[in-house]
Amino acid sequence: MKTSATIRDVAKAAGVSTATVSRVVNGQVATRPETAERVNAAIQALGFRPNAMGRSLKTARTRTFGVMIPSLSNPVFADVVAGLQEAAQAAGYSVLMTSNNYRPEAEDHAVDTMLSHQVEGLVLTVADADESALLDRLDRERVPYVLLHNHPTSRNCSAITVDNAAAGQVVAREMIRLGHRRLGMVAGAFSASDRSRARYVGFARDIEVAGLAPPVLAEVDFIQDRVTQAIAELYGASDAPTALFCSTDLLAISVIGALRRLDISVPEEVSVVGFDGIAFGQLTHPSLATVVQPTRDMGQAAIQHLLGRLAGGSQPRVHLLPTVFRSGGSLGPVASPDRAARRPHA
Amino acid sequence: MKTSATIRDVAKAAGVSTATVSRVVNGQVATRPETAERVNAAIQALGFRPNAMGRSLKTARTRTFGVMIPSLSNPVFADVVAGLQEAAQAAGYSVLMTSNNYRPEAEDHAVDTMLSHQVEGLVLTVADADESALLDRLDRERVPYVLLHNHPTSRNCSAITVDNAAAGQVVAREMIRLGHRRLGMVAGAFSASDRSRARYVGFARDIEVAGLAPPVLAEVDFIQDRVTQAIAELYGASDAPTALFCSTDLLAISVIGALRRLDISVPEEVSVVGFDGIAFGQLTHPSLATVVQPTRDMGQAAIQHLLGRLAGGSQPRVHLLPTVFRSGGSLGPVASPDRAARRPHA
DNA sequence: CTGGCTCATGAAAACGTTTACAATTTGAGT
DNA sequence: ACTCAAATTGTAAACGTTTTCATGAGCCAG
Repeated sequence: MKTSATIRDVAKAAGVSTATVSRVVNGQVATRPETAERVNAAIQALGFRPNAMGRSLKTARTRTFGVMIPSLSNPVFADVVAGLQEAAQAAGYSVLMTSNNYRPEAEDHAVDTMLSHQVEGLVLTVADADESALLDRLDRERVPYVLLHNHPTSRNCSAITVDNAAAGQVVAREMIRLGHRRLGMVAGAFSASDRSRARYVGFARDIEVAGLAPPVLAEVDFIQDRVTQAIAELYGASDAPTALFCSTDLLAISVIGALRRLDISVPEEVSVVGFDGIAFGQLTHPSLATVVQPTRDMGQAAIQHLLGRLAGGSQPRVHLLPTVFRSGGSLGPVASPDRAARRPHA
Repeated sequence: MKTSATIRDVAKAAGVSTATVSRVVNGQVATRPETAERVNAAIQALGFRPNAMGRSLKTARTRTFGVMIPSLSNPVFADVVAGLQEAAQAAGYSVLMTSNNYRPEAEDHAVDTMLSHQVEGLVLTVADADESALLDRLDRERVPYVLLHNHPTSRNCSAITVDNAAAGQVVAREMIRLGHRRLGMVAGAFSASDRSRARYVGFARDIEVAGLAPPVLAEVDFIQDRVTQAIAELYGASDAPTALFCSTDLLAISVIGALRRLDISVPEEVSVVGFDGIAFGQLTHPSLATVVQPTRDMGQAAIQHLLGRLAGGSQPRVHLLPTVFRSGGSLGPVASPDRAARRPHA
C-alpha cells in the first residue's frame, strides 16, 4: 500500500494551511466557499482520506466499538452481531469483532486488545457476569460496556438480555400442561454460561411448585458424540424424563438427532424444547418448540444503550427484552406414563 | 473512561525515559534486567496499556484487517468469518467487520471507513468482482486485499473461492443421472452475485452437453413471499422442471418450504439441490442435497494469503478450494415423466 | 593508559491529525 | 478614510508512540 496523501499534501496543493483543510473536512468551522472548493478539489485530486489514527490520537475518539461473543457459528450470536453491526454503522461507528469459542480464559486477552485499540465501548457476552474478574477490572477502569445475553445480579452494570428464569418457568409449565411429569434439562457446561443456570433455575422452580420431582440435569460437552453418549446414558436408566428442556436451540437439535439415533421418537416418546428461537428451528423436522429471543433487536438495543451511556445521559441498567414461547412439533403431549422409560437400553 | 496511563507516566514512575519503557514493552532491544523489572513494576502499578493509535501512527502498522461480507445471517458467511477471525487472532491481528446486506451500493462507504482506519488488508465478498469500480480503486491504490467467494476473471487479484462452475456441472450431472430431464435453477438476483452466475453457467453447460433443453431460470428476490410466488408461477406452467438447483442452501430451504406450501412433495415430485453445505442442511427434513464448500478453511486461507502478501512473499493468486457434492433426501430419482407438471395451478 | 568496542540509556524528532490562539482580511458604520 | 468587530485563515502545540542518533559507561586488547 503506497503511502497515501496526508492533510499536509492537500494543504500544499490547495495553497492553504493544514488547519484550513481540517476545517473543510470536518465542516464544523466556517470557511470561505471559494477556499472550501479549492480544498475539496485538492482532496479529490489526491484521493485524500483522513487517517483515523492521527485523528483519534488528537481527539481521543475512535468511533469504534468492541464486540466479544462466544461464537459466530451459533446463529443466535451471528444475528445479534448483525443487529449490533447495523446499529453501529448507522451511528457512524465501526465494530471490532472477537469471538472466543466459549473459552472464558480467552476473554481477557481479547478485551485487552480491543481496549488498546481504544474502543469507546464494549458489547460483551461473557461466561459468568457475576464472578468475572474481567468485568471487575472494566468497572474499575470505568470502561463503558454493555453485557449481552448475560444477566448480572450482583453487579451494577448495563445488560441487554431476557428473563431467562421466567422463560424457563414457561417451558416447565408448557410441559406440565401437556401431561409430562418427569422432566429433564440438558445444558452445555454450566461453568461456561450463567444463562444456562438461570434457565435451569426457573425451569426447576415451576417444577417444584407443581409438586413434581426435581428435573434431571444432564450437563454435556457440546460435541455431537458426547451429546449422543449423554442422552444414551440418560435413557438407559428407568424413570427417564419424557420431556427435555435444552439450554439452546443448537443443543436441542443435536439432542433430537441423538434421540433419533437411539431410536427414540420425538415427540411421541420424548418431547424436546430449545431456547433462542433461531430461524432454523422452524425448518427442522419435527420443528423445534423453543423460547424465542428478539435477537436482532437485542443487538440494536445494546448499541443504543451504549450510545446513550457515552452521551452521558443514561445510567447503567438491565434491559429485559420480551421472549415468546413458540410451540413446535418437537413438543407433544406425554404418551403412556412409562412409555419412554420402558426401553431397556436402546 | 478516565484517561489511562501513558508511556510517559510509566517512564516517570520507573525513573527512566519513554524510550526505555518502549523498549521494555516491545522487547526488541535489550535492556538491563534490573531496569526492565522496574519498568514492568511501574506498568503493573499503573495498569499501563499501550495506545494502539499512537503506536500505529508512528509505525504505520495497525495489525488490523478489514472484513466485508454481505450478511452475517447466512451461516456460510458467519462461518467463514469465524475462520477468518480465528486465523487473524492467531496471527496477532484484529478484525474490523462490516456487512452490507447485499447492497452493492454500500460497499464503497464501508471499505472507505475501514481504509481510513488504516487496515493493513481487506477480505471482501463483493457483488461482482469483475465489474467493480471499488476493486479498480483498491488496485490503483495498491491496497492488499483478498476476495472471498468471488472469482475474478478479468482482474489479477487474490481470491479464495471454489470452482462454482464445475460444482454447477456436478449438480447437473447428478440430476441427469437420476433421470431428470427438465432442470431449473432458482437464484437470488444475478446482479448481486457473480457466484450465482458462475454456478448457473456450469449447470447449464452440462445440461446442454447432455442434449437437454436449457434450464429454466427463476430469479427471485430472497424474501419468503417472493420465493413462494416465483415457485408458484414456475409450477403453474406445464413442463415445469422436475429438479431445481438453488444458488444457496438458504434459498433451497426456502424453496422447499414454498413447494411444501404448494403441496408439491420433495423429492417425490420435485428434487431440490442447494449450494454451500451449511450445517443446518443436514437437519432439515428432507435433508438437503448440496455442494459443500470448505467454509471455515476458506476464511483461514484468506488470512494466510493476506499475511503472505503483506510479508512480501506471495503474488496475487486465485485459490480454488475443493467442493464436495453431498447427497440428501431432497434429491431423488425422477418420478413419472410429467408428474410435476401435471398439477393445474396448485 | 589508551583506543576502540559493546551495551544500555536518554533526547528529540517524527507519524497525521485537531484546535487554541494569534494574525490577517473583510466589510460595515461613521 | 478610519475604526472596530466579525469572519477567515495561519502558526504551532499537542495527542502517545517508536526510533534514530548521541552519550556515557564498562571492558578488553594492545
